Amino acid sequence: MELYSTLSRSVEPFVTLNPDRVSLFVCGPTVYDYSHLGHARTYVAFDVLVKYLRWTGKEVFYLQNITDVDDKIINRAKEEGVSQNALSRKFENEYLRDMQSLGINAVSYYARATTHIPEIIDQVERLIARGVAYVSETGVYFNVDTFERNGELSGQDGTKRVSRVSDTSKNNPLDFVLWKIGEYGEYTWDSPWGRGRPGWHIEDTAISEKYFGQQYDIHGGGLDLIFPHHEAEIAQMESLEGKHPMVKYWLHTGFLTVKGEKMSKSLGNFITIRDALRTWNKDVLRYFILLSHYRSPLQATDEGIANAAKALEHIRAVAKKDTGVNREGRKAFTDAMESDLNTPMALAAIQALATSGDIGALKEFGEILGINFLRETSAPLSVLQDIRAELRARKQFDVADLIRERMVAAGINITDAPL
RNA sequence: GCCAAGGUGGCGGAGUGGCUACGCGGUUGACUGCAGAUCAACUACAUCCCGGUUCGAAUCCGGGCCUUGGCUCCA
Repeated sequence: MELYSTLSRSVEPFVTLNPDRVSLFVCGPTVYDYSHLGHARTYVAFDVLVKYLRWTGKEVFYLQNITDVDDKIINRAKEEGVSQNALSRKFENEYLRDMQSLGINAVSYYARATTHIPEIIDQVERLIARGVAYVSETGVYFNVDTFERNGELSGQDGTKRVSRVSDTSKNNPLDFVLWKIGEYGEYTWDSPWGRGRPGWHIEDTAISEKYFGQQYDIHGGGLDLIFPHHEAEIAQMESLEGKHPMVKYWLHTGFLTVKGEKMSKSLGNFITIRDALRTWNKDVLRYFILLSHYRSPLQATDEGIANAAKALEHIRAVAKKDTGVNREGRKAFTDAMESDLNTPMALAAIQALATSGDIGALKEFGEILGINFLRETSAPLSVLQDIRAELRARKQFDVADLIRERMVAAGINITDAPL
């Protein structure tokens, strides 16, 4: 398989540290609000990647963190007059529910920041001992000047960057916080530097180091996390013992946009996953998402999703009688997946597989993509179908049409073949 | 200002040198108890602009224009 890595800015053969095992870390959400389609896009992409890798026989440990200690959580909890714990547990559950309803179930383990405080403190201590972090009145900071590869991932030259954060307690405005000293309500812990709470970037490296060690295969997340978040992760992890690279394959998903703008909570132009699911089902949403490459920007429009829904319906309508294995079609599918997870091309192969009637492939590949390409036929449904076929054969069209009317009214799509 | 991604037919969206996917839409026909679906064929003046390399470029190189994003929290 070949994957594009942001680190090398090129497509590279995917070679794992262990031949049959893949370690993958994806940045999870900060749980202070409902998740939107932008999140869905990212997590569907990694869900498909992992399912595909597993299908090829790899054992994948897919780790995802949950950021449950953060300014936004503190503020939101205060606004709503609830505890930080209650708020973050609520939206964590809502997030997991949304993921489930989108068929995203490949994650091996979800790790919360707040349950890894000892690991975080330990890592900060080691960074201080290495001489790459320092303690000031307001907290512990990472000294970016000690890390020569700073800016490697984002391609930005640190010296030209203008920080918009003015903080006199930092040596260099680009230094980032590892531990914030202060009282932050219930989510405040004792530490060697005083009571406080962890910075954002350290939680990910503490968690990933615990489960994977200092080097692992893939790190994923949205394009918006490259700077500063992923840069900071690299600086922290690689400063521990100098192991490089922390991760060779950095996979970043493109933005979901609305009218040309990035969908985000701060812009207020977001559609929550649950709202989207009121109009469209998960198969349609996944099909829509996978219709464009994971790194490309994806424009969210009703027309676009409706288009995807029609295309999916077409596949289901065509895929009826099983005519056996379509070798070229199957190869086209795997070739596409091998090529940096080219799902648009893979879906083109699915079209061909449907037309040629390779039901087995549709079922198998449908599981990788998390999309049901076959019409559901439950037992009662097929009994009704049989009865209608019989009625039509006897030319009792009034009764047959009545059944059809009722079925359509109940939301069951039904079409007749010519007699 | 710096950095990044991107500009492909009516629309969505693939494609890193020649033969240009796939889908939606549109047209025509076939089939059809009706509705729908399906099948076949066609459609589509498409590759942001200007140079260059090449026998040949959407694809490589140079310049420009435009869009979006990052440089503050963000999937």
